[in-house]
Amino acid sequence: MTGQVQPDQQEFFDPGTLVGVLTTQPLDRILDYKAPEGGCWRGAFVEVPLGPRKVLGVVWGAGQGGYDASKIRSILRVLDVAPMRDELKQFLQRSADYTLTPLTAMLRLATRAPGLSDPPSMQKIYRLGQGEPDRSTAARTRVLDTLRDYGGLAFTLKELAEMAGVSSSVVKGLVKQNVVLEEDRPRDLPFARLDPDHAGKTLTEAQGEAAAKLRAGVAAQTYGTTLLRGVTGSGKTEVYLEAVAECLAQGRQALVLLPEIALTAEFLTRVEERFGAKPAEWHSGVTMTERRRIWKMVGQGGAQMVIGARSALFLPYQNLGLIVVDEEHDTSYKQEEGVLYNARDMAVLRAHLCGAQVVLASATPSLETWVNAEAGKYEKIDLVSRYGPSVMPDMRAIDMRQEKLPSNRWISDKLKHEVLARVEKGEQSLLFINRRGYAPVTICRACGHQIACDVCDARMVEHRFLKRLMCHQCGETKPVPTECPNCAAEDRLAPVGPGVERLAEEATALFPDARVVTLSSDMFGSARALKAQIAEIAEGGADIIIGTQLVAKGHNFPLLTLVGVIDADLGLQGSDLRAAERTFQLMRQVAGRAGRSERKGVAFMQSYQPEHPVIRAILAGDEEGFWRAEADARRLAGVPPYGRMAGIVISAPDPQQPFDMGSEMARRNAPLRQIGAQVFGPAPAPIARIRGRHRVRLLVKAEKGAPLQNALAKWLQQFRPGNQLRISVDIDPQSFL
DNA sequence: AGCACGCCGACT
DNA sequence: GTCGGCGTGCTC
Repeated sequence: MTGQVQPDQQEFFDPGTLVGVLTTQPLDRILDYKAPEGGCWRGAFVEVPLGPRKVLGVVWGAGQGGYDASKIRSILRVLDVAPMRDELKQFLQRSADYTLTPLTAMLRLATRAPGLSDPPSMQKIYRLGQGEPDRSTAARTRVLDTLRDYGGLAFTLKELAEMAGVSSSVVKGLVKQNVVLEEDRPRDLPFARLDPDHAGKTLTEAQGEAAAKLRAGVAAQTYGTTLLRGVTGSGKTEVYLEAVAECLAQGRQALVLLPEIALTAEFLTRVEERFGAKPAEWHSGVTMTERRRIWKMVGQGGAQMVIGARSALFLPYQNLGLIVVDEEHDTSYKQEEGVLYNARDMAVLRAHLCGAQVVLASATPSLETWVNAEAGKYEKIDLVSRYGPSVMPDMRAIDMRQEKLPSNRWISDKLKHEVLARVEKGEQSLLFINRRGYAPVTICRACGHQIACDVCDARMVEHRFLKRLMCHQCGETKPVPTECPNCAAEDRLAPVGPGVERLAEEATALFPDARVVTLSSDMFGSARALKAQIAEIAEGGADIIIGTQLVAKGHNFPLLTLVGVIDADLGLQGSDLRAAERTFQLMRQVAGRAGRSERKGVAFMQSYQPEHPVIRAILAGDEEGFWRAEADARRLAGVPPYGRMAGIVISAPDPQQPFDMGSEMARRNAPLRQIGAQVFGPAPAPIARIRGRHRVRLLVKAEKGAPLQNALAKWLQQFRPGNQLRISVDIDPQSFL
């Protein structure tokens, strides 16, 4: 059907000629095979013999030769699916190079659908035939009437029997007499057509202007990226659905990426309202048969629009014209296991390669995106809310230097009183810690000075076993000083920044009559359990919520009127470099809520340096000011987006082995020094142990223009991990502590 | 990834 | 004497 149909620029290989095939097996090279009987096109999905097995592969190009000719086997067959287009081939190659991932692993990402090598699966369907049955019964009449009512449409046995209110044997009886016809139909059907003109929404003037700009970009059928900025309620979705409409009208495919599966259900209904049918839905919760259907239909143009999670980026689109990344700042776009990639960045790359438009939608863009927009690399559209300018919550700093807290407490008296006042009024408070980790940063409680590492600039954390301070970035240690190196106050140095559990303990002790609930995404086995808990809280099932994030994406907490940020300073000095960004985003989310409910929200930020420009910009609710201050801080530190970083995680079951390997790698760093990059570490990784494996991390920092991947590849080549040891590279790591 | 080959410990 | 542990190596 589609297997051999090729755009003319593709190369054809005659039977028996040598071709290079990329398989999904983790052999990091392209294997030579003989083209099958009937030949094959470049890009064809094929089944090849590998050892005793048959595996999936793609004809990547001409064979390289050089392999024992007598051992070269023949491609078994070309699969009956649309061949891989050059654009996807290049996308896989480029993203493999960028993320330093073996190409085979990228191919596996792009073929995550079962049964691709199976013959198209068929199902029996039943339609109206000729004539009348020998004997007419009430049941038989109902079947025939049903089929006539639907004018020639065909149904499965189950559907038809159910609709007619008969058993399946009645239908079978009619089939025997050819009154009803039984036919085979492929199980993988095209998706219902979406109509771009189905129900054009009436847009506000601002929305209309924004939509017109996006439509023009899509109509040009060239690459371009636009930051679409707009607060909750400004109608971003309506606007970018107009871009989708234009894309569909152009006969091209559209992809909308959403950060959370939980958001897809609501979004699906909006798409259906706008276009009259549902798009393809691709994420981990989708059944295997549906995955295969989507994969095949996307490739042959039977799916016009896909909504889904980041992996939908690797589907074999026939003609992709638009990628929307909704809530582009969301951290879940960064894949943190297996192939480590950032879907937002990869979306831009893929759009480049296929001449598509990208829309990055967010109320609170990531700093990377903001900087790109400021620099003119991205277009920028600011969508003002129809309800006027956004309302920030009332924000106040609590100067922790004045609070004189004992070293085992983190909730200041001021915050305590505010929380108590809410509890008495029956309102809710959220106590927020800006990270998941447990290691507390060591700080002087008199002057706010943070003990920094002597080797690099990062702050030091207390290591309980060693009774020393350790740099979380390079692993350097030193003893805990008794007096503050800055203000000479004695015995005021204390670890600051509790874990969630510790904070919950303190809250329970401080507010014995309140209901305290801890929300941390890694504490729940299933997303459903988490969702149920959130719903219960939203209805008033708790007074105080302890959390590491506002777990309430898209969720409304009408009773929540106070947010206490326990450690607003984190991230201001070489810790998690995106912590300030997340604090700011939290503030904006609280703002969205305050605007909607009648009760105005208040946020308190506990800070040891309330005069810091970033903290001041957050307090002032000054968005542009915040981004400028944050951008300045990053530029000064030479970190993303003004510098490049890579994390190298070395893991093994044995605790010492990764550390030794890390030290050796840090020592033999010539390829990195050549491009002016620095290596920090080894230090315990952000998650120091996973499934019994001890993890150690090196951080590599380079200048923005430096050829980081090249240097990393050269550097890593020197080391053979072997037996239990594994080395993984994370370009642009997102989690630091 | 799989699967075979191969070299050392506790069993009928 | 063998069955079987999983370290090492190969697949065009």
